[in-house]
Amino acid sequence: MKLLKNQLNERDDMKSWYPKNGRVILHVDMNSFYASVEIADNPQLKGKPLAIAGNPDERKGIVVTSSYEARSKGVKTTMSLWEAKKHCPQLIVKRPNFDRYREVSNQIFRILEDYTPYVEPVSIDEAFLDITDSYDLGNPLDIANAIQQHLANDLHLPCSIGIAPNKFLAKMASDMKKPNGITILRKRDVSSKLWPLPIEEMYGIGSKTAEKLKKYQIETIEDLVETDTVLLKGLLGVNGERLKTRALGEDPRPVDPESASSFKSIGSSQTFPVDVSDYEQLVGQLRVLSESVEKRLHRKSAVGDAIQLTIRYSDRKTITRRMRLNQYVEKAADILFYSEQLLEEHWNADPVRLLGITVQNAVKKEDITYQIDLFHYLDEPN
DNA sequence: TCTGGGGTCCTAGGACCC
DNA sequence: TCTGGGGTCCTAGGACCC
Repeated sequence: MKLLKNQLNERDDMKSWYPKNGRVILHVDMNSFYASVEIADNPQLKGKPLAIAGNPDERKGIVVTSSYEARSKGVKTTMSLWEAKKHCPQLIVKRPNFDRYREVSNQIFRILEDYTPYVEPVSIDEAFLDITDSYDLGNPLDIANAIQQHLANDLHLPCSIGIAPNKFLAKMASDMKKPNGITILRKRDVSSKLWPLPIEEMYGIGSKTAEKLKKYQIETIEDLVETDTVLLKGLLGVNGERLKTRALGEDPRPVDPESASSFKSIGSSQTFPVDVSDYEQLVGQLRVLSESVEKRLHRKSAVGDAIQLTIRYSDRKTITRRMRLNQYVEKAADILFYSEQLLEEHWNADPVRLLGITVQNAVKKEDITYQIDLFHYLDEPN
């Protein structure tokens, strides 16, 4: 009852900011997405502690995501599997099924597009929506509720939604109530709802930046707001300035539905079960990786004209070496050829823990033919 | 019993040109 | 003799996010 009353109050309040010149942005964030998909597909898992781990080997595997039942026992993302099982011995572990997650993800985005054409997928389980012009569907809270119901009814998946005048605030808002929350974060609520949060909870601040800031007694987002911009710029570069602007509640970035189709690199990497020092074995792995990259390039009908090789040694020291090509590549044989050159040239013969290949400067094939056409066009005599 | 795999963006330094 | 400063492009590494 109290919840309902709060919602009604927020709803009345909405009128005061909804129609003004500003935008209305939603951030939709699926709750423990991979685990939720597994549970939706296999309801017997419901209510049980479930973890998704890329490698079922307890020593090497880490938790990619886990159900809320597992989290309540202390299981956390990136925790190694053996540690997770120490916290939660009944933990059920499943390997991820990315093809399935991608399929469900596409269904989610299609549902979201019922509410506005301005849907920007951020990751497999997250999207920004600009619903400024969707007022005929109701007020923003109605729309958020409808989306949440829609995803729950059709796909049996929970999500949290943030409602705010820009992307940054919407993102912070969706994080405030999990699972199944809807949070409104208005500009005028920033000082009471956002500023008290510890600095490391701010989007864009990771452990390294938090550490740097704490040396200057900057512990909360409010502390950040009160810090001199010049000092922040000296400490963090342009990012310092941008973080402060966002902490003040400003973020001009538009919701860009096209951003999903633009990409810059496609890569594949894998950690060995045991460190490898044998050159032939490393090349064998490059072959596997090349084929994986070819497949994914093909899926996006893309090509690229630079190859990057990543080598992680057994002490976790990681080097990257790239090679710019004077032609576009897409075939596994070509990718293998160039990455083997890089390996031969740069591997220091120490045991290797991980190899990775990334094709960079990726472009869609159709965009290239355009360039060639243009080239011929310029060649054409008048 | 340590710490995956997929990305993006930014920065520092070197090479090169004028 | 021994030298400026700006601009661009490229590479490698680091930080961050999910």
